[in-house]
Amino acid sequence: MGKKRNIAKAVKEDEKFFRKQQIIQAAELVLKKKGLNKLSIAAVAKEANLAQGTLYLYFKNKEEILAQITLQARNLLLSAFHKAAHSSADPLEQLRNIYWANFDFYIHHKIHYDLLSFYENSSGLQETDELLEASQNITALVISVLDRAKNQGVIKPGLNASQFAHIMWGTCIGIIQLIEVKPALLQSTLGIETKKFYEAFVNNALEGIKV
Amino acid sequence: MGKKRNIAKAVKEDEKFFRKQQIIQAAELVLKKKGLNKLSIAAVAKEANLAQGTLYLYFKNKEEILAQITLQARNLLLSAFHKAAHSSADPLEQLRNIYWANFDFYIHHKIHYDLLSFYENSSGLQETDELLEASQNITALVISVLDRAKNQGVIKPGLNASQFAHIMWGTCIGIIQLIEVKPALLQSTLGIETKKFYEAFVNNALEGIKV
Amino acid sequence: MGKKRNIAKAVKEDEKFFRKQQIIQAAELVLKKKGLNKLSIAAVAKEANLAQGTLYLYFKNKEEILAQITLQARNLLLSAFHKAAHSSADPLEQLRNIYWANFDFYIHHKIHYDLLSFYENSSGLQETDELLEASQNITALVISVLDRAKNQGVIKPGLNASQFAHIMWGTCIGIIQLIEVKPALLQSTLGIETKKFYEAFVNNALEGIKV
Amino acid sequence: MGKKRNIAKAVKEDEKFFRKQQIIQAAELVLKKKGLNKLSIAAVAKEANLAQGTLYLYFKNKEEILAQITLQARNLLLSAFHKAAHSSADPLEQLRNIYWANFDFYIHHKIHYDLLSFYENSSGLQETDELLEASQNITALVISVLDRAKNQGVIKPGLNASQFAHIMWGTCIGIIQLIEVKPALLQSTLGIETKKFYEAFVNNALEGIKV
DNA sequence: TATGAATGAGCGTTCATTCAT
DNA sequence: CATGAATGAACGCTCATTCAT
Repeated sequence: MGKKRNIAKAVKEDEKFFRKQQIIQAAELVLKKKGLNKLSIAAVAKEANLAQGTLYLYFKNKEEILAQITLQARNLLLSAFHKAAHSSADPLEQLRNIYWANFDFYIHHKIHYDLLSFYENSSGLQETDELLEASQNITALVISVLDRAKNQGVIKPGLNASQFAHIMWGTCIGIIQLIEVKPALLQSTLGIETKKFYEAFVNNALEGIKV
Repeated sequence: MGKKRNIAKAVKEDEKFFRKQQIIQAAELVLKKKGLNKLSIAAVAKEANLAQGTLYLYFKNKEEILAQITLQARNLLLSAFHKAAHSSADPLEQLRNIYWANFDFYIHHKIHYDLLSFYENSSGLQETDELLEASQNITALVISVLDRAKNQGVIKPGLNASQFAHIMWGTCIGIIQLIEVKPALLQSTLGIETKKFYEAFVNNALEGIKV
Repeated sequence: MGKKRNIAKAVKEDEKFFRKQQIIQAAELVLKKKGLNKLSIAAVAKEANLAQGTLYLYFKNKEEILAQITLQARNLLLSAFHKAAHSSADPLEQLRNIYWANFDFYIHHKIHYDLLSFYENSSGLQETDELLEASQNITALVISVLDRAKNQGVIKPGLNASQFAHIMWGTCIGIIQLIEVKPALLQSTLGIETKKFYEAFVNNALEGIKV
Repeated sequence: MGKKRNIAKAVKEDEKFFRKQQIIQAAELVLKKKGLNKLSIAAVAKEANLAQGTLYLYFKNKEEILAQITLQARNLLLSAFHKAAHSSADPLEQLRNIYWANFDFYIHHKIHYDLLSFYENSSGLQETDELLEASQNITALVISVLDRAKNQGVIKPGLNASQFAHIMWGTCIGIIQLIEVKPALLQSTLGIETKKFYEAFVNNALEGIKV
């Protein structure tokens, strides 16, 4: 294989990557404007100034586009969690910060959070290797914080870190769904701000694992 | 109005109710076979051996069918919670039993749990008065158990019962979604049974509120 | 044929007539509430507290119900025209009064006027003998007034009364349609009240036939 | 942007326009075969040998198809009126010619006249800017002829031109409806040709405004 | 006579995907 | 590589009419 060819190939790869990003950004815009339910290939194509058929050169189908955005969402969340995990010396605070990073992510990236949520409550979606890896990275990060906490003796020594990391994830998704879908309920029956509600959730969770 | 007429009327009411149940059962069957996303009026009608138009004699629209099933699901869950709340003298045990009643309900009424979940994570669905009442009954039951626990001093005195009832609900939904949608993940990364995972979730939650 | 039988038959006829009127009144109510386009057999049956099938015992189909109401509308209009034709000694005034009776009928019996109009602009509707007769009665009345006017020498002697009666009818329907469907247009481009517009129409028509 | 692209774009535009016309022609054919009431998207698509969905690439919805045909009808009528208004030096003759252009248009473009009529007797139809403009052009043309006639002193000086233009329009529509829907009536009760009937209508109208 | 449940064809509209160019 | 026109099945829903009781 000649060098030229390699270079040409690399350029092509870049172009392909660039195009994919273009499409994804268009899809995100549509997501913002219309929401997940109303997202159509036609709308994405229009937003991207591309023909509908063109999208199928870069993505196998609609689901793959959503999967790609979800992948980026997971990676963004990982970054946020990473930052949260390094914002304090106290592992318990790190955990608390991760919980709040989750909340902030929901507040500031509603579209992406929608997709994270979507991938957690819809059966039949294909989780690609990439997607799985991103998930595992998040889990691994949380586990590492939990392990540190255990080592420092600030949380229960018997706690199964891996297991609890998943519990964290599942409960966070559930609580944010509640906040998102039934905001009026919380306001009217609890007379409480969303944030206070989430705070109670976090406090309760941490209470449950503290020594 | 003569007795006869009353009886006739009552019979008609019964028949109408029976028919509605028939349709609902057909819908549940479709739900089982195809899942919520693929549930169409055409499919339900076919399953019920009825013309599509006939369904509209008994339900205003598709959403009303789902609402009806969801209503029954919520009432069934209430029964289960009620039973759980009376199965022990210890309020803490009652709470634990409620958590497990939730799990059992998911295991034995997957379709119904799907709908409960659906109504918690989809915006834009109309919660009728009946549906709201069913929801409130469940919440009220949980709150009463929490209050009893507080009075007996077995959980933290400062805990906001109403708030925690909602946290319970949101986290339960989230955890069950995780179990439902990602069973392989839990098996492979945790090497653990679903039930053990749920148990950890429950223990953690209760740990968080115990005195 | 025995007397009894005749009486029984007559009673039945009466009952049948009464029922028909019941249904027609219900239909008129529905017409008022929902308009001609949204009038459905189901709605009429409900309004009449009858089963849908029952309506078909008294009317062959939906069109026959509308035809019946139209018949009554035409007869009502005939009454109004009759009154108008007798409200003055001057045949020209009588004519003018007929024009205005038409307008008043539109104002106060919008539903009925709708149907009159409907029967004038929809092809394929069956005009029964009764309907035709009612039409002819109206025309005959107008013709008689025109003839009187001709005899008194207040309108052009060469005018074909029968012909002009139909011209009156057609133009009245057309003008009222314009008023009904494009009220904003008249207001905005003419800056004029509906009534003034109709007045101009009448004046112009009468100018055209006066000696 | 290069010339080529412009040309390509123009070609595309042309093709799109051509396709739209194709669909419109199919719709007109259906109109001819089945009438306005029975015109369905399915029928138009079939007539055009296209899938139903394809129509929606060219028109937002069914109403837009009808609006488009109506627009063309109005513009055709405008042309006819224009020609009529220039076919004589005498403004009164011009007016008469316009009346007859209206009749000829009905005779030779029954389908289009149907739609013109439809838009005048159906509430709830959206009059787009284009449609309104076409309407206004017609009205303006008529007004200009009326003004000329007034200036030349051949019609009553007090006549409100704008108002009478609308009266002309409303009465023409009404008379043509009568001719269209009740041809037998006119034949049998008047024993007269349609054309003679219309002539009487025109004469009467003109008599009403002449000095 | 009266019922009213049931029909079934019909409606306008949407949309992911394909394919000839 | 890119197009975008075309598809066609699917969707939720309406309604005049029928018919067994």
